[in-house]
Amino acid sequence: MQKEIPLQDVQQDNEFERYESQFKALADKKRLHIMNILTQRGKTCVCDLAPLMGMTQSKLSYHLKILWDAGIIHKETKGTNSYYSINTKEINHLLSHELCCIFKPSC
Amino acid sequence: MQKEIPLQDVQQDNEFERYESQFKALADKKRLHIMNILTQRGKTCVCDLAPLMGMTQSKLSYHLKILWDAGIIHKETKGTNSYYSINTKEINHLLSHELCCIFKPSC
DNA sequence: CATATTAATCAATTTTTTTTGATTAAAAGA
DNA sequence: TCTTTTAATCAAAAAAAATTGATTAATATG
Repeated sequence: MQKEIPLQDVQQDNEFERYESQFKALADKKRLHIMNILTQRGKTCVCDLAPLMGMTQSKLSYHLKILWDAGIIHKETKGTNSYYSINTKEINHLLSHELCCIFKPSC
Repeated sequence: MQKEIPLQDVQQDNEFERYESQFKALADKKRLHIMNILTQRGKTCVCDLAPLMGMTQSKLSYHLKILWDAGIIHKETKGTNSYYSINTKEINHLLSHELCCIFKPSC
């Protein structure tokens, strides 16, 4: 027989899982640096980001995917280029106003 | 000869390192759960936390150390007991108001 | 159509983090 | 003093995340 798990606990578990993936995305110096560059430059092409970060394309794609999967950056593809930018709504929901100048545009 | 690194970059690097360790501390479902319990119960003894978390003492100590090293919880020892609580100041500095009900006391 | 450009993905390796069970240290109580 | 309680630490093993270089897929360009 299946053990009863209260609905509230399941919901909280899902909530924690989402925050876990978002904090995990931010829990890396390189990714914080990417966020900082996107904040300052706005929508930026991978091809421009790679030399700015001093990273190989493969490594950069890996880290961008983690940020994107967590929903804290946007992605837009035009031709063969991909452009990434901060998801301000999600960042506002997550981070304090004090962190705005590092991770949010327009402040 | 030593390569010149602009002071501003070094400062930003240190800042990123601090945020990295704080986000890393929050980037785990079990630790988010600990934070949530501390938020609801206030100052709590390890001996009470272990059964609430369903965790062995050793494992719990490991996770508490990560939160404490990141400066987001306080620690107080009385006799053989250790009590932990949320560092509200740091959490306020880090997280949005929306996250208050999960990770900040008194809301 | 053939070639070049851009970025995502893959598999193998390396590095980091987490878990586990045992040991240690400090304080409290008999 | 001897024993018990509590929590931190340690070393070994397991699990997860990051790095690397190569391959693939899609689009653009000559």
